Amino acid sequence: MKVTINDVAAKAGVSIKTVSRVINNEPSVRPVTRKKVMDAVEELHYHPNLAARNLAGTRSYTIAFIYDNPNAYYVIDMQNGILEACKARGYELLIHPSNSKSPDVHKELEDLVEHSKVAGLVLTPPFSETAEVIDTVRKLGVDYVRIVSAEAADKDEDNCIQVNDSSAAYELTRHLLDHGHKRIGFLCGGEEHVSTHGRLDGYKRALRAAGIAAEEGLILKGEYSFDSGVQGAKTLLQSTNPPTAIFASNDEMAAGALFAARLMNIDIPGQLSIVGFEDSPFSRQTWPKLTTAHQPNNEIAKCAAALVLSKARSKGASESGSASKEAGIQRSFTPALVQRDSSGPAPE
Amino acid sequence: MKVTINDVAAKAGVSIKTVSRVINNEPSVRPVTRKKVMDAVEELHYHPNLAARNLAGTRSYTIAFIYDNPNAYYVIDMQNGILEACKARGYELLIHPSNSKSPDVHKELEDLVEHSKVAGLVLTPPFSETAEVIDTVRKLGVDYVRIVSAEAADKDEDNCIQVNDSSAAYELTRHLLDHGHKRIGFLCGGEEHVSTHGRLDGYKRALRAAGIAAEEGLILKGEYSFDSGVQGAKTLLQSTNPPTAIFASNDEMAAGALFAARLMNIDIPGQLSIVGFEDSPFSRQTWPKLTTAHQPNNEIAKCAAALVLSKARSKGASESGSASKEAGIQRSFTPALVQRDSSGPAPE
DNA sequence: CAGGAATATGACAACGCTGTCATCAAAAGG
DNA sequence: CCTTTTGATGACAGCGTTGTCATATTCCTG
Repeated sequence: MKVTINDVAAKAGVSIKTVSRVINNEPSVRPVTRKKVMDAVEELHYHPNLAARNLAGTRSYTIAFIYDNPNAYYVIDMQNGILEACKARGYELLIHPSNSKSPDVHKELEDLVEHSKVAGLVLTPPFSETAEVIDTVRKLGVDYVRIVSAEAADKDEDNCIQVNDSSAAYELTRHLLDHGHKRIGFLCGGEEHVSTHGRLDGYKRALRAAGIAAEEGLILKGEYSFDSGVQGAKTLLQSTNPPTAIFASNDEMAAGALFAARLMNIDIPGQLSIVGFEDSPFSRQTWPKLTTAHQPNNEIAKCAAALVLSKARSKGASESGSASKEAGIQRSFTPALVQRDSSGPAPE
Repeated sequence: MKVTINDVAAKAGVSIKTVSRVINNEPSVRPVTRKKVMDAVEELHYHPNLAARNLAGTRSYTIAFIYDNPNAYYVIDMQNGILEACKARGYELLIHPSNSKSPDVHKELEDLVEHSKVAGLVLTPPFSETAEVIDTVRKLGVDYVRIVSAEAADKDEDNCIQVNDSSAAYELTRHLLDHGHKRIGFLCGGEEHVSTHGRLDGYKRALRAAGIAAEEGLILKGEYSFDSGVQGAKTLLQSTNPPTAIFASNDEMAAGALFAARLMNIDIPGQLSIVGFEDSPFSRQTWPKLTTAHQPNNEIAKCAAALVLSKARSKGASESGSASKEAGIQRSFTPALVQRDSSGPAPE
């Protein structure tokens, strides 16, 4: 019923060791032999048994996905991307939700690596941006990839998949400027997120490039939540000289801003333009639908996973040179403008 | 470094087989011996190696979570609940997102069971409510638990965790009736979901119990989406004799309804009450916040997982009697009313 | 208190794979 | 053409558990 390496070996007329060599891409196998084995594998629909591999080998066929994020859409997208990458390479995924503020994180990570014997870690914010966490991971000597805002990659590019918040925010701001907006309000996300700073930076740069001075009164602190968006927009719109456009740091805040504007009977986008960030399903659940920047979380995660896996595999195998610069894996992403209905020309 | 069963055996002064017996709760171990072993396990912080167990034993220590649901919050909640249950019992979780409409589901399930050797399946809607899928699963002879609307459990209660949509909807409707509403609109979710029918049923029963005839014109077909909520509410509110309250079949629709009402300058809850269903984060991202029914997805999932695990374990072990009626696992849940700000007394 | 039935425990062979090391064949060198 | 080197292949021993079956111990019963 269940086909094992023995069956393949028998069918191919070689020893099980040779089959093992072939499926692990080890050198020293003649092309003819390799072909014979591959054919047998194909015919029998052979899949190596993960448990046996984990047990026998020194390397592991499991990676872990660590997250602590209230945004379920984000997590699911990431997870699916990682899952795809794992499936494609015959790896297993260990899902590990955790609390980044808990003092146990370090012990948890240690357990994960020592006891569960994982080959690599995919870290998302806030873990990926927490120096202590990264330190712990490094000390453990396990492969890892951090998904981070480009600003946070400092000196660790080899282990990072970067999201260029600043550039995307620049583009989004340009979009508003191009539509004639001169006074653009900016609602910041939480201070603790690196992305918050990147997005603000992009906004400021775009303004500067357009020869417009950033006005402190138009930049409001906040956090990545609906309520924060509502409050921020209210403050902005009730000021003596309100902006004609609002850049909310994520879609959820933008939805809040939209809501606040509606309450004040302000027409969107007629009297006020609003843009969000991320292109979460959220941005399609508002009315009008949000103009935003599309962050391809699924793709990002897929690359992150592919990267850890390539690290793990190169280490396990022939230690052949600089596999760290694995080709074909995109390392940097810039969310692109998605123009929908919440933004338009400045009034008058 | 890594502590194995041998270390425990040595420390306890018994054979590894005896240690195995203890950790697997097998009979025929003297209490004294059992204690000795337990102590050693404790002291050494021994955890059995999953890979070895999977390889050696006939039973498996992995269960799978199958889902196909656009609602990320739902999935994450479920997943976390299952994960907790697994961790508590030393099981592993295989995450399997899938497309319920794809013709490959059956093959996928087969693969999962045959090749990945999973011990059990946790099925959520729509899988849990699709006769063909359940058939396939049954034929495969693998343990499973379906999370379903109570109406869909027919004759399979042993393998179901039921969510009592009808009762919850009844309560929600009662809430509106108690506030003096006599004309209550109802926005249905998608026909294909069993929950849609349960919720409608609860609504109708409550009306009947209050001696109010259900008016066909107040019941609108739709689907579980924001847009559908917007459309439904518009239709209802623009009719010649609009209702004073709207029961939306889930929070997303309720958010849409809220939005539509706002557009029409209708005060919530002053002129119109709106209730949702599920208590997703969504219901707190609207303004005013939604009155809804709290569906404890995390808890539900935890119970579902606990149930499959108890099935799998009883089967593997001494086959001792009716473990199917495992005690202590809640089998039925009725979402409870959560009163927030979108509902109030009927106008006048 | 012998004799047999339970009960408790251990020795040892799997499980399916990888790692190590030995062997064998082909290519290279003199 | 023989020796050396290198490449290709296989035999075999684990990895940490569980399952099977044999053995040792305890408990009854007459």
